[in-house]
Amino acid sequence: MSLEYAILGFLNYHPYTGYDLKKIFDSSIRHFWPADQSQIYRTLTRLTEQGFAEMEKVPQEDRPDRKVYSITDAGRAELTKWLAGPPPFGDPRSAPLIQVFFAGQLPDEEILAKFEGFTATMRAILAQYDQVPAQIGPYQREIPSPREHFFWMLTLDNGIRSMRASLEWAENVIEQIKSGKVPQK
Amino acid sequence: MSLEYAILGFLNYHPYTGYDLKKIFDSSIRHFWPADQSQIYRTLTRLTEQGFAEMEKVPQEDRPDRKVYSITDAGRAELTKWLAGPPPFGDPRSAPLIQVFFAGQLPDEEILAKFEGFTATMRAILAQYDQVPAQIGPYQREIPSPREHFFWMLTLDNGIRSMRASLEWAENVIEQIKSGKVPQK
DNA sequence: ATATTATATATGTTTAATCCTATATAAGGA
DNA sequence: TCCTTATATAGGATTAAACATATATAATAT
Repeated sequence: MSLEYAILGFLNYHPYTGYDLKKIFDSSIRHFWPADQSQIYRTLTRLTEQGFAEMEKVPQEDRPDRKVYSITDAGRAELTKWLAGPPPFGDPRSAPLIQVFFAGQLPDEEILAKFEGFTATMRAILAQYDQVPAQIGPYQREIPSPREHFFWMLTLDNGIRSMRASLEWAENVIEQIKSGKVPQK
Repeated sequence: MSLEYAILGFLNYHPYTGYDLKKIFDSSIRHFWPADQSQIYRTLTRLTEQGFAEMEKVPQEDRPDRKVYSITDAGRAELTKWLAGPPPFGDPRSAPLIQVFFAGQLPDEEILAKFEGFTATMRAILAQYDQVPAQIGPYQREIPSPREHFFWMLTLDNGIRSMRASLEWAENVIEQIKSGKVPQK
């Protein structure tokens, strides 16, 4: 399970609580691996049971005790094995492509509107991506080293390039529609 | 749920059995929406309960009776509403990008090997995509009209462009690694 | 004065997807 | 002869993810 490795990856920087991790996820890898709060807590429990993480209770007044998780040697070994291992390419499910596949069942004007909806959504996502570097600055509190920052930016670059490619595709489709290249039934 | 709409989309061409649909999925939309046999059968049952499909038993000797499903008017309305509706963009989970995000935790030689693994896998997928049109020919038995074929090819084009963009990204990363642009800790 | 946000964890439920096995027979290949 | 493939459907079990709610208090904003 990928979430396990993502959590181990962060714990390998520094010990964190589930609450910390949720915030870190939301400000970093959410774009390609969002995680639910409950899922993070349950995964931390599982990692501890498997011996890949250890938990230390830090008592607090007023609030629930913090449960700070650290990576173990076994956890580090497991993480390194996975990181160096084969690329975990899986099926990249895309619901929008289902709409495209069956779009011929719509009249031509609606098809055009559909693809214009695609481009609008994609441009909005690209605009968001463009703001990410400004939001996090050259360094971020939790991920401070230039080396880590470099790889973070690589994931962003991948997102931007993929989205641009899809946007160009959709724009090309729009041109084809407008120039009457869509076959009739 | 997207699978429901994919099945309705095919039933809107022609009535099919679950067995037919499994074969059709595997030869067409599997690249962006794979479906398990058991899932297809269960979804057909659900669509029938919801009134979006009807089932007709066709008795056979020697083999289990064929259960042929047809789309209903309500199903057609539901499908059209979804097709014309908002683009169902969701979170595009990518496990390989988790490896990239934490790749700084590996030594530089292993990082290079990792990205070379990425490009090899991507090139293999692209080689597969390139063969799809030859496999299915200009027309295919189940999806025979040029209009449907056109949109099928659009989904393929999207897959090829996205994969090429990611491949170019990975090649660019390899160059950066080789020219010593990866910051040290 | 009231409502929201931040801190912190826990658990119940549901959905979607995957994996696996079962049933039954015919035809074709090793 | 035996094994695999094709035809056809069914359902149990498990996992991953999403959704929802609960507990408890302090600080801040409206």
